[in-house]
Amino acid sequence: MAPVNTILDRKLVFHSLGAVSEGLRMAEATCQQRGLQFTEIRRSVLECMWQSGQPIGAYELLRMLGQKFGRPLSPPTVYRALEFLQEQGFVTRIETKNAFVPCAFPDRDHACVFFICDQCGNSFEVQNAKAEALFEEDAGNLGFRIDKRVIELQGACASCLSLEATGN
Amino acid sequence: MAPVNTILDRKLVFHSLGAVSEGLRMAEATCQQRGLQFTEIRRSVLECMWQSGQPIGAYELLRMLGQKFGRPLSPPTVYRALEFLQEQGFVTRIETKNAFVPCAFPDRDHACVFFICDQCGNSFEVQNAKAEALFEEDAGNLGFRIDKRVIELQGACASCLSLEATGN
DNA sequence: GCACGAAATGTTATAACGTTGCATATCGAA
DNA sequence: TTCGATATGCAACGTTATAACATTTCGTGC
Ligand SMILES: [Zn+2]
Ligand SMILES: [Zn+2]
Ligand SMILES: [Zn+2]
Ligand SMILES: [Zn+2]
Repeated sequence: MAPVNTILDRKLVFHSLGAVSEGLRMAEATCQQRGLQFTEIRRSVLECMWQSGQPIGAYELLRMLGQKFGRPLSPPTVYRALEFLQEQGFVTRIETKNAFVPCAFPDRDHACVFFICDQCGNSFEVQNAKAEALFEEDAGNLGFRIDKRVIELQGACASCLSLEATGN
Repeated sequence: MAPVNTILDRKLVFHSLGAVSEGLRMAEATCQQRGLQFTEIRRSVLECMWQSGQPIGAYELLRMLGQKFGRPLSPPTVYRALEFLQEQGFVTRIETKNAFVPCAFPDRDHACVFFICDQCGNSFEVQNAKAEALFEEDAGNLGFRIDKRVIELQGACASCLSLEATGN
């Protein structure tokens, strides 16, 4: 029990290619379960984001989808898909980059905590239940009701740091 | 000692009018100490922000300063002032609002933690050293070096909640 | 005071991001 | 198949932020 909780509380997920089909399947199943349409566009947007492995902007998605569909799409199309995916918890907006990433734990209610590398652009999602509790405590002292939490930690990732140390 | 640390770690500051002149004086003194120019524009931008009491956008600042100076200013003017004020730690950008607020603790190295009310727009800054330590621990596990921390908690503030409960 | 480099600001244009409003098409259930 | 609800197409516009280059102001040494 203890190790399980530890893993869940402090899980670490790389947005890697291996997770693409898994992420899509999960989203599709959830939509079916909720009676919502997992349309071609919505699927494609989510797929691009899983494949990318880093936060990706709306207009870059627009270009990628234009390629994929063989015709130009317009901004509202992408923004509407992103809105849907965010509402369903499949996608989180990265405020510091005006960009979007798939959520690594769409099945759990949590504060997404992102580590974002300024050099390679990769992002890593973590959960930290203890930190959530601390903020909830602050909120209690303020009489504040928290609806949404944005936690984005920027800096340099392990691989960029090691490159920096060795290769210069 | 213990109570003092407690206060500093979990201090709560309302961006109230009372702090305007204090905030400006402190910024001016710090600039002098660092051999930097606290120019009319920089001062005016910071003053508007302290007076506002809530996150304020660059283009709204632009309009306010246009009024104040009796001539239209251009975006780069305001953005350059904001950049300077951020570099000096006097101002923090609120990523979720594309807006800016004065930092409540410009003299301390810390992660600014903001509670932002969606209804009245007011923001409250807090420090939470324990949460900072937890994220640092996560970073250690990832081999990640944190350079910048963005923590923004959105929801409803105490006064808005009480209004909601009573007056409807 | 004057010369000079550094810092700050002025100015114009444009990039990047996001939304509104309305028309059309598609879906899902009666 | 009809009909309301949902999703998409499309054009225009609004907001936020930056690039590039000219000009002014500041601070220092002469
Ligand atoms: Zn998440
Ligand atoms: Zn990296
Ligand atoms: Zn602060
Ligand atoms: Zn409020």
